[in-house]
Amino acid sequence: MPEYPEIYTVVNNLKEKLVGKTISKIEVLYKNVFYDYNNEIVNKTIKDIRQMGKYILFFISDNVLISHLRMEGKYAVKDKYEPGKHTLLVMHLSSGDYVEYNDTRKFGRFELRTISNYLNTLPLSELGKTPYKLTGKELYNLISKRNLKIKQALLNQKIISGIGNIYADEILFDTKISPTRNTKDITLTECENIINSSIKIFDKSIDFGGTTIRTYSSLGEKGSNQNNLKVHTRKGEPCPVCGTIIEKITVAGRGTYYCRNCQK
DNA sequence: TAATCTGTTATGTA
DNA sequence: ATACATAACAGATT
Repeated sequence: MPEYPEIYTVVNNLKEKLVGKTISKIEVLYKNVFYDYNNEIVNKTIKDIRQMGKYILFFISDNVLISHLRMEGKYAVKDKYEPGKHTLLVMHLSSGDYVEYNDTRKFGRFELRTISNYLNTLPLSELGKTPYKLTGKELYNLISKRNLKIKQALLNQKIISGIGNIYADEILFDTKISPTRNTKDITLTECENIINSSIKIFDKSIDFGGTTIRTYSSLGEKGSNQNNLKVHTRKGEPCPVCGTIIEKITVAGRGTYYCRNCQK
């Protein structure tokens, strides 16, 4: 599911429901989902929930519980205890409700850090800035001497965080850049355009509750930004700008949609 | 039915 | 430094 707009939506929803509540018990139903689990965060209060790139951070007492949804992770907050087939973890709250972490593909992960070390240990220590914080000039400096395809650079969370396969395609279409262009050939102006487009596209998606292509939902609420996508998932359809048929190719091992006429 | 695809990331090899 | 394959896994699609 999750790129920046989807995580933003999930964090907002979780915040409303969970901040101020106390965790009374944590059940790890699938061991690998939370490899370094210990009871440090039991009987502690959730002080805040924040986002860093595609990560969700629960601030619990002096600890930071880091959650990544990977492909299909989903949260549900329920007033009944009813874990399902794909429930990998359940947080029991002293208020009487239950936070389920559901993930059919079991790719999502939880990691526990402390307030004092979470920013200087993996996975957050190497995380790049989001488009909201990164300037075009900074992006240019990060990529212009490297030998990468531009799409690959946008998917690299160490360079810029929050962009995944859907939005990479949309941003490159909006900036008229071919996904296979080498980063050495991307100009400063194009970097500035990439940042501006990223913000514009993220903001719009957030307004629509995120993009639901397969299974994404935020606490059960699906988004509708898929209706705003210009090229991603639109193979065989006419380009909304020039009418050329949208093509699907593989770049960096990922399905990539683009208009060969508009994007150079 | 079987092969192939999927919104992510980490890891190992060349 | 980068490319490429693979692994983690389940279900939908072809």
